[in-house]
Amino acid sequence: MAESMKGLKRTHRCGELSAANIGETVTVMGWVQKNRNKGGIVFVDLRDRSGILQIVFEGEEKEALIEKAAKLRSEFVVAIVGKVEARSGAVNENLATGAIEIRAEELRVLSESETPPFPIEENSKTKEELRLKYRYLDLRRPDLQRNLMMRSQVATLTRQFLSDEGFLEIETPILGKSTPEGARDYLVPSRIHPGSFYGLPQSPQLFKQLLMCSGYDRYFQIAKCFRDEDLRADRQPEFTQIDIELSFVDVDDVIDVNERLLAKLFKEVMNIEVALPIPRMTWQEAMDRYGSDKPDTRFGMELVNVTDAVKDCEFVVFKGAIENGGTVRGINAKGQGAMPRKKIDKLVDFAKDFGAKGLAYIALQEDGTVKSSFSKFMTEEEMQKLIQAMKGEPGDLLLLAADRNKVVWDVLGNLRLEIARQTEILDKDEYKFLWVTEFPLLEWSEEQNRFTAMHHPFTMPLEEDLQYIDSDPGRVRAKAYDIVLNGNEIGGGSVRIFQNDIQEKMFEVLGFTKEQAHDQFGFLLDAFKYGVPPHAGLAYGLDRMVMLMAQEDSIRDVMAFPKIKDASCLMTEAPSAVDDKQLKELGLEKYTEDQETGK
RNA sequence: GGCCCAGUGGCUCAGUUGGUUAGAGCGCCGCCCUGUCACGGCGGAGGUCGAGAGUUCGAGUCUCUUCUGGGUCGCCA
Repeated sequence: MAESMKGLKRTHRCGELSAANIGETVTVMGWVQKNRNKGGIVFVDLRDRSGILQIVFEGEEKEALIEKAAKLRSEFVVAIVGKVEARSGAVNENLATGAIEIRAEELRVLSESETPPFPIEENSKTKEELRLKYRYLDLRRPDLQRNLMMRSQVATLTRQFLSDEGFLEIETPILGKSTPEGARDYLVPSRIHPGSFYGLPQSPQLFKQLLMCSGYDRYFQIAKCFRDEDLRADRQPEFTQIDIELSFVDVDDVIDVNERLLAKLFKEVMNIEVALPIPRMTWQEAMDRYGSDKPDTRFGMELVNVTDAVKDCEFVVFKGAIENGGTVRGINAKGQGAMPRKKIDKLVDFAKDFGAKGLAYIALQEDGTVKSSFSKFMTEEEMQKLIQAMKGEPGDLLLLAADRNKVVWDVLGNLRLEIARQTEILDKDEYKFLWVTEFPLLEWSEEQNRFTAMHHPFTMPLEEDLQYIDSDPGRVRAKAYDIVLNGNEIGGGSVRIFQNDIQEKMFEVLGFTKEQAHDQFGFLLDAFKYGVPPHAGLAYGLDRMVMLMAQEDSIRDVMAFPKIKDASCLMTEAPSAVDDKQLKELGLEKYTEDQETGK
């Protein structure tokens, strides 16, 4: 039944036609969005990725054509030759092409379609499970098409900008060496070396540093990266980075070029002016003011350290926390003083998810009375002092956490966001950028009972902090920076260590023996013996950045073929078992036997 | 691994304190309609309520188990 398109050539996309084309004979091809058969006249909405265009089938001696058009069903692929006309009926204001229509002279059904399992329409209400199983249909929907077109535009502009700035696009291997530091690697068994594995890159980090050693002083790559960790709305096992590295630079140079890149992207893609320079904040300030290393600066509700105000009170929770070296801090949820007890209890539960043992609150009523979970442990003056410290006014809700700093920050930082979400004060059309700088170099891992690199082991310490690296490693700050947008980390990077002695010292602090360091990173350490330029870089999470630009809540909505929560693909059903022959070639048959017998 | 949410015709949902043949809108199929564009009119098909077990005279509705999908904590140098 399918007809050939022989002799036809598409002249326009549907959405490319306008009143300027009136009178032209055009050939359009696409999918049938809707067929409205009025009897003697048939209207067909034709869709392609540019939009929707109305085709009208009507006229003397066109009975056969009209009859053929009447048989069109949703998602049939058709070619239409016809003349562009101004609409003789009403203009459709809701349609970009609503002032015109094509009067069909020829119709070819290039392919028919079964009724799709869900409607192909914008703002789909269909469950994601079904949409992902039929992703090729889901991707026909205008919103996903817009997202992927935007993503393409971001990639193209990035290439243009960086190329103009003298960056070279260089690819690095996907099959690499597994490195146990950091995220879990995806492993690929080697057929030629049975029992050995490649690791898929978590990022091109080491390769781009080697490229600096090789003199390619400005590099970028739009690179696929892989992490075998659990998924989230904004995390996929394979994702894309815009990876950048520069030689002979320090922090300000990296920030400068990246600010201009961001400004260009947001101007050209969204017509948003990013005021430069983007504000900067040290990690310490971010934690103290927002309880987060990626603060959402679209709103205030900043943390207040009230340790001094409560240090003499008898409330054991506060007292105990302070005695154990912790602090008491709070946030003031303006105007939330009337929040019902049930809702406050929910916030307490929420706080407990982030490690709080509890959450103290003071609800200041409009009538001047005070409801508090702990007033009986405080004198009247102590209470007033605390309320003043937090600038509490009638109608406010004060929430307080007392614990180790790390817990207090985490709890209040997340509580602040939760209250912002609940009170709907976040504006999706507002874009607030922030550089967070001077991250700690190291982070104590309770689990591993050692320091681990906060960013990665190749991050340069601040010169003035190097003196503490042995005596007080936790105090050392790094030349590391993140670019934060509306509370999301969209990129991060650092100045790298380029001196072998500092790099060796870093491995030592991280608990690597010389042998381990050389076994895993020997090629880098060797390279550093042969003249290495000072270098620094940054990598963006492209998916996350486009997600924010497209104002989507999930990274899956800006990826063509995403995976679901358990890292599988509902459409292809990957991952899947492979046959014994393949396993045998890889020297893996024993492994599967053990699996089957549950050993 | 933990916690939370959801699972009823193709899609989106409703389904009262467990009670006779499980409803709606959209979609689909047929007929009619020459200006519709959320087209309209008439008629029709289609589900045993994710699966299993249990409680009960009786379960979509209660209990347990399990499967599927989503969110989140841990994890993500």
